Amino acid sequence: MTEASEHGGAAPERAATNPGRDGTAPERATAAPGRDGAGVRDDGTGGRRNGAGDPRPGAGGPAPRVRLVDVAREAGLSKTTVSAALNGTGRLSPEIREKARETARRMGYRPNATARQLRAGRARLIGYVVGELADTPWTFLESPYFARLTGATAATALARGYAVVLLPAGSLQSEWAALPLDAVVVADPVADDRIVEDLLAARIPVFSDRSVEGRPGAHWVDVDAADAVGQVLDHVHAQGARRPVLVVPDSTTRFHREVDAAHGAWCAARGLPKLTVRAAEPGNGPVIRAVETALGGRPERPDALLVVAEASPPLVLDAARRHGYDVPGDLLLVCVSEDETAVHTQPPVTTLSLRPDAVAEAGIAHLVAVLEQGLQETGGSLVPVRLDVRASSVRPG
Amino acid sequence: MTEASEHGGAAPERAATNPGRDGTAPERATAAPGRDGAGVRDDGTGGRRNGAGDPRPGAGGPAPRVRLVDVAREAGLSKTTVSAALNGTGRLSPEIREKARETARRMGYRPNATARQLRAGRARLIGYVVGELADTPWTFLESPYFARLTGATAATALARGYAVVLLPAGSLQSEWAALPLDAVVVADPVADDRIVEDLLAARIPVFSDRSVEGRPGAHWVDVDAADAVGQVLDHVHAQGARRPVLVVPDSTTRFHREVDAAHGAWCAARGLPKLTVRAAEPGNGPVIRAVETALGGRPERPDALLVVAEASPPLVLDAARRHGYDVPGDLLLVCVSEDETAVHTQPPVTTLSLRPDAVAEAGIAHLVAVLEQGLQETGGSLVPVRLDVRASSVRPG
DNA sequence: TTGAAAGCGCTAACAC
DNA sequence: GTGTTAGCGCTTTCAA
Repeated sequence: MTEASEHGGAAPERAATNPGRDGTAPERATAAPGRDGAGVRDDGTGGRRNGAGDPRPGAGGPAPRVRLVDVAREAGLSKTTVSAALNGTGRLSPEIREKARETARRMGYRPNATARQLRAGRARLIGYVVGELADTPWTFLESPYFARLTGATAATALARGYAVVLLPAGSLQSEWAALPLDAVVVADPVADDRIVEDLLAARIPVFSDRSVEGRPGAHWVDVDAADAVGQVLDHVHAQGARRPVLVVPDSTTRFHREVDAAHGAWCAARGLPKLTVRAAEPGNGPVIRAVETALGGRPERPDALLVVAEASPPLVLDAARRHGYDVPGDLLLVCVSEDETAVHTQPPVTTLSLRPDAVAEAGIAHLVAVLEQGLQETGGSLVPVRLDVRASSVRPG
Repeated sequence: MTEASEHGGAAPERAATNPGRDGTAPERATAAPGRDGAGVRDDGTGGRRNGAGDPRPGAGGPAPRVRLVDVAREAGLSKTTVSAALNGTGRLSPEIREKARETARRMGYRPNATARQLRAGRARLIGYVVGELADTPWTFLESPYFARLTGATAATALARGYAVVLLPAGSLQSEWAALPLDAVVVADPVADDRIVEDLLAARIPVFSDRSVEGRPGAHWVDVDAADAVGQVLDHVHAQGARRPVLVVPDSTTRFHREVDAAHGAWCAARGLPKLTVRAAEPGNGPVIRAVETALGGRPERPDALLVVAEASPPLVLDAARRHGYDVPGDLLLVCVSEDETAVHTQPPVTTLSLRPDAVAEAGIAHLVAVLEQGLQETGGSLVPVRLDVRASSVRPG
């Protein structure tokens, strides 16, 4: 009965110091009804149903968790000593340290993460939101790009000691206010999404793409869209294409606006026609329809098709065939995609990877620097893309 | 100076009660150096760099967060009153309540989630692990089934007030021990994965598929594999198929073992040959190769192909065509898949959905019941599948 | 109706 | 080298 509930109830006027030596302390710590003294005590919410010394087999509910103080009592040591022993801090004799560890192991002690977090002032928790398609939340995971970005973000963060929680697109304060988030990653925010504003207003650091540039507290990593367009167009141009057509979703995403601008600049610089077909929205259906528009019914047929939208490479290839094209004989094909099926088609499809893994790594590295080194400037970085050339874009012969 | 640091330092022997009326309390609460009294105090880790009444503009680091006590002081009320006002608890006069709320709003107060969690004894945090493919963690998100399952789990949980954190497959205790997890969802655990044992040993409730059945603390929801096989085989049988061949990954997953058993039973009952081809592992490459094995070089060609493995429907369709089949003329095709591309092929591919959304909903509902109503029995439930019949499996004419 | 204080479980500063 | 205790920010009981 050295430690428990010495502060609890009984004599409010009693001196609060040196409780262990206070001979008048009521002797109820280990007696029934458990640690719950007769005096000042919470209801069950915050309190413990059952004292460690009072298993009370009949009483429902799971056995209470072993706390640091339980280990200390069992080992005949103080909380401090046990804490130091388990955390490897402080200067303790090896025997004491081993004894504390052994007792903890034997009792199945696991530190309370929440208490540690409160103590540390941080929860090492990062929110992760995809802002796109707020009306159909969660579908983003079905896009290979976002699937990889999500996985890479979680993996990289965890390697740095941060856990990632998934948040729904277009979520209100109420959704995440109850979470102790150290920061939030907002992938591909749409222009009118409130979430970035809400987070910044709540003083939560935001990591996103370049569209948040300039706002205090917002940091960014982005894909180099101009580099992407340049690499793709240069590649098919080198293969002899003179009428490349781009299929781009008609979205407000920053990336696609930059793609459009870079495309225009590239065509102007070479005196080639700027051929673009816009898909009404992302998704296989609209993009495939746009592909068919791009390939069919033109006086002059295109000689290269560049799909800058998530679409299934085999579906694009089939569409081209239905329109009478031989790939790569009549038509060079490049898809901006992370979709692994591109490798398995015949011919395999050339893809441009937006490097979600690299984006995630750069983003988390930046985030950790901000959170841990107190890095202030809201700078950002541009991640290069990678072109994986396969048979679909290499002119035969 | 009513509240702050009354316990701190000064006179250890002094009575701890009625501090507000203790005229001898040191007058330093609002004076420099902030709330940091001269007495007992932590270092910066747990402490606050800057007192609320001491902005100290030059001092680096972000402004300290507004705490409940800051609002209380500003409004001239007690912590209790402000807390009750903001939470809508207690019996307060409307004016006081409004005043507290107004002050909190004006000061930008946001409650500290970690402190609330500590108080509440739960963090409302659920871990989410996919056990499959421990050697290549995170790739699961690229499978449409797991992508949907993950999204649906996060969405359903959040609707119930729980957040979901992503955990890597095959993770050690060290990865999640620092997180205050109320429970963990383990999707598709492999037989030899340690994680379920570790979690149960740590007394964290586990929600998984039926393979955890019977272990105390483990709860399950599963797909009805027999129903799945029955629906698919009955369907193609009704369309006239007499030599259906199944492509199944050679995995240790419970689902696939059950599929195999149900397939055998179905064939035996009808006196039809049990034709199975095993893919060496999951993934488009191996599965497509297995499909080609199934379709090519047999004396008698199959008249239906049932792909019970995540594979891209357009790729499967292309493989059938390369082997000279007309779908659905010579070959009925059904894929077990959540892949949306099945709708966009020509002909569209019949799919069997394993209903990840329904699995997630059932799982989270069960989980919430266990966590909140203290439901004890480690029961489970079986989720039915859904066959979406499209042209690829309907015999023409 | 309002407020004081206990205490959730942990860490670390400080006293011994 | 070990122990005592304050306190992270919050909720809630109990007293006034």
